[in-house]
Amino acid sequence: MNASRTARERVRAELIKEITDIARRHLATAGAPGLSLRAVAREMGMVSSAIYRYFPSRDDLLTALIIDGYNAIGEAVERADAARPQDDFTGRWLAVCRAVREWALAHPHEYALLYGSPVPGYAAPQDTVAPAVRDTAVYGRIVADAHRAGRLTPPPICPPPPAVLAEDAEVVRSLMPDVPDDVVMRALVAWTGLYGMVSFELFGQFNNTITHRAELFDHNVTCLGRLLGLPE
Amino acid sequence: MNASRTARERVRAELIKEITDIARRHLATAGAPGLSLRAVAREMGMVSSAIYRYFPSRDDLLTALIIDGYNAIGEAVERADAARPQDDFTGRWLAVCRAVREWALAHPHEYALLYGSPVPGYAAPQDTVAPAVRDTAVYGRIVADAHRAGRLTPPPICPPPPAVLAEDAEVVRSLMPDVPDDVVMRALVAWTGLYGMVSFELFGQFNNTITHRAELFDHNVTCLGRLLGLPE
DNA sequence: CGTTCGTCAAGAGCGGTGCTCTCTAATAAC
DNA sequence: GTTATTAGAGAGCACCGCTCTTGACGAACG
Repeated sequence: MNASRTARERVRAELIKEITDIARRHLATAGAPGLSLRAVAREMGMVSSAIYRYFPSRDDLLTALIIDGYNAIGEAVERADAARPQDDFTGRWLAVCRAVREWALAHPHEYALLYGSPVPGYAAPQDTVAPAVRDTAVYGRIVADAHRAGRLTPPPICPPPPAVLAEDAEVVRSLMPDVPDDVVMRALVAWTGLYGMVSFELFGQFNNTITHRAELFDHNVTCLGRLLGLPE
Repeated sequence: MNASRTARERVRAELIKEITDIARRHLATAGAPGLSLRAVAREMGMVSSAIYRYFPSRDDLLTALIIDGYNAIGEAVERADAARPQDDFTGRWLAVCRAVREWALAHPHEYALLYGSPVPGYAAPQDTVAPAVRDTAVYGRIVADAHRAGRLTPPPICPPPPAVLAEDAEVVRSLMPDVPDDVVMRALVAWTGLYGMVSFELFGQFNNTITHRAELFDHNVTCLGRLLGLPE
């Protein structure tokens, strides 16, 4: 039977979940560099070497946390988007931007793990790329929906993108079908600007300078939305 | 005499410089987490404990590297700005943006130390704040110069900033005198957008997506310059 | 000139890390 | 019931930041 076989696999799956939960808690307090397999093992009442039955290396544990993190922020963004009427494109954009910022403020070390400096020896395996674009796909849908509805009126202030960028635009267009190259490029400006702002706030570049950070954030992503051509 | 006294201090200063040089080289290859006092000492032919005569802790060595890094990127930006005619505001903006990107690509780990995830236990001491704004001050001068020359025509697409942001604008205005609040806010959008783009490229968010990164960068910072109101 | 005092390198050592290896005990498969 | 697989335990390796003590050197002072 596979019922007995799954008996052992079930406890194994439970242990893996317990390990990642403890690791995530340690990550939240000590940050990624302070995450220690030995400390996790200690808290589980295990000896350190036993952990390696479940995660062959510290990097594998980090990978699990990274995938969970991308899914968590992706889900937060999806929820924020779904809570708005589909044709309120400006409201959806503002809502998903706020969702990113609020998730990042609530999970600063996890955000740093996803969008901060990469761990030098660490190479993200292929399993991380699918969850990594969950949030980005939401922006793409907003832009594509607005464009399809004819509500996207990008102000004529940007030069036309150079021809060589057409290939890159083609790749990005898989997330926002039928959107012209110029708008794809503007979407990239808005996308990088959004995360640039969150990272600056979280990584300390606003210290001693910006005090009303929520208001600045709202205002700036609104500007970026206008640059993108969102109405209102 | 203080000539003999400085004799000892001179060898001390030389050793400090040699330590930071080796440390910077290690940083460039292994990254900040891989920087080890013992490895630096080993390369100097010292025993590890001797290093602590010059840097009381690893964090102090990191602080020295951070200050050097801010000065290096600040100097690169200043040089790029000075190489352009003072009234070529758009050219100056593009030049300093490129200088930031090129410095970051040439010194990825140092850039990560300055603008990436903060080291969890580490609190930047006050000596780092003055060098940290060297590059930002250059952007401020460009915006202020363009505004004073009457060459700044921000497109009317952004809403007026909320009143509460006036205090923050006042602080930022020390870097760009006489510039109105609305333009200060646009400058913040451009500033965060610039570093957001560099960070995304360096930290791997463009992997499997963007191939023509220099062209995308130029195009995007040009868009940000237009949003700011730069001419052409 | 000789002594004293501050500075420096060296060594040993503490507690911590990731990771590997071997050994034993429990458990599933046949 | 025997065999094969798996989980945990323990010891150990090489590394880390950091501390403390010891001995040597050199500069300043009486």
